[in-house]
Amino acid sequence: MEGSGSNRAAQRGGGRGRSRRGSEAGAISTSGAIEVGRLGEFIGYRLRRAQVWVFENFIRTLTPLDLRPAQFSTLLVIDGNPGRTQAEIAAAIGIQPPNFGALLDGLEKRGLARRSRSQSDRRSHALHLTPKGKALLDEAIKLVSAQDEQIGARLGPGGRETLLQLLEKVPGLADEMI
Amino acid sequence: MEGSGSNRAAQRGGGRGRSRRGSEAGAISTSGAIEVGRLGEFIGYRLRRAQVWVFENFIRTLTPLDLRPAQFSTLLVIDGNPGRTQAEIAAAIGIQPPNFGALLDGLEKRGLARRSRSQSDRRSHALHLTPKGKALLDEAIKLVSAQDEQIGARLGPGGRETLLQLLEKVPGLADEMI
DNA sequence: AATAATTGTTATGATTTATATCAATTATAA
DNA sequence: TTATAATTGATATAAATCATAACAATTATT
Repeated sequence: MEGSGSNRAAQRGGGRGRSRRGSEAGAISTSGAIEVGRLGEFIGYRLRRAQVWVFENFIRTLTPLDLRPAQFSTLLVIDGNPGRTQAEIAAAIGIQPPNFGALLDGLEKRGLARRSRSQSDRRSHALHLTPKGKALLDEAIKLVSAQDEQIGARLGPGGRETLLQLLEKVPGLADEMI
Repeated sequence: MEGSGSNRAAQRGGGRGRSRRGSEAGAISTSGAIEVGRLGEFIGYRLRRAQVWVFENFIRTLTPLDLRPAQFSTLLVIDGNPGRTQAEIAAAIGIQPPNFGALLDGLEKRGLARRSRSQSDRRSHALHLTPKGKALLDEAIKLVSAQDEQIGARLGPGGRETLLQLLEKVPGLADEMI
């Protein structure tokens, strides 16, 4: 998530009072809490607020391992699909090939993943995790799982399953994670 | 939502078959669908996928009116809080003051909103919508509401309410709607 | 053999988000 | 009052994310 939302923005205004609605010419909303109004009634708004919060949480969770979300996804998908090519892995997680190349450079320099030229098609690079990469991924999965459970606990009994079921009904291509 | 996800990524690979799991040295996932594996079990992953899709939909919905999501939010929040200052509105929707200035420049040039120096504090700019801005906002609300209802319809009976209730349990500062 | 398509790279652009600095103004302290 | 600090909004600029175009190497197709 980067690039969305924030945790700063320490409400500059402040103060009590009640604000008025409407947009009649010259109307004034005196000091008090800002009314986001109908915004809060849209699924998109609530969805975004929740997602931004979770993603920021996710970033903080992975920071100790020096992993960005896209790097985590890459390690996880390579681990589950060893030997697949760059283009395949990149498409699965929704990253453009040019950007994916740079991402892989970083993982390779850290000794977490490696590219090997396929002998059947010498244009493509087969991807694998190194033992070090697998170990780091396992560590990351522990942290992310713990965070995920904490969020699930907030949702009450059955809340997590209900949420996942509802989210599945909202379309979302399988290839647009990060 | 800008800046996340995509609708491109036309699966380059393709083909049938079944892939293997695991990361044993030298293991190979032969042609077939990529396994995102555990990724799909995380709330954050599903939440992000759904949110990215909804946000892209949102952007397309507002394109005919030449409005970006942040512009829509700004118009809506100004309308609900006429006369509030830039800093207050910016904080409410989670935009940095420097970036919010440029956004307002655009709205002012199009005659949708206006800044007026407050006489009580001549540093600050009170914000209002113009009649034209209010009219455009009403038009935008119609489009966005229709889109929101379509999404709600996918969730089945009571699904929309259940989803909103669950999302409220996930923290998300009130001031981070792009 | 000639042409077209694919893979991964390089270079580069657009967008979004964030930080640092500043002038104008207001608030606070001595 | 005067001196100092804080606030508002603007400007310039950086950083991160996401995307497109063009290219060499390789493979597929005609």
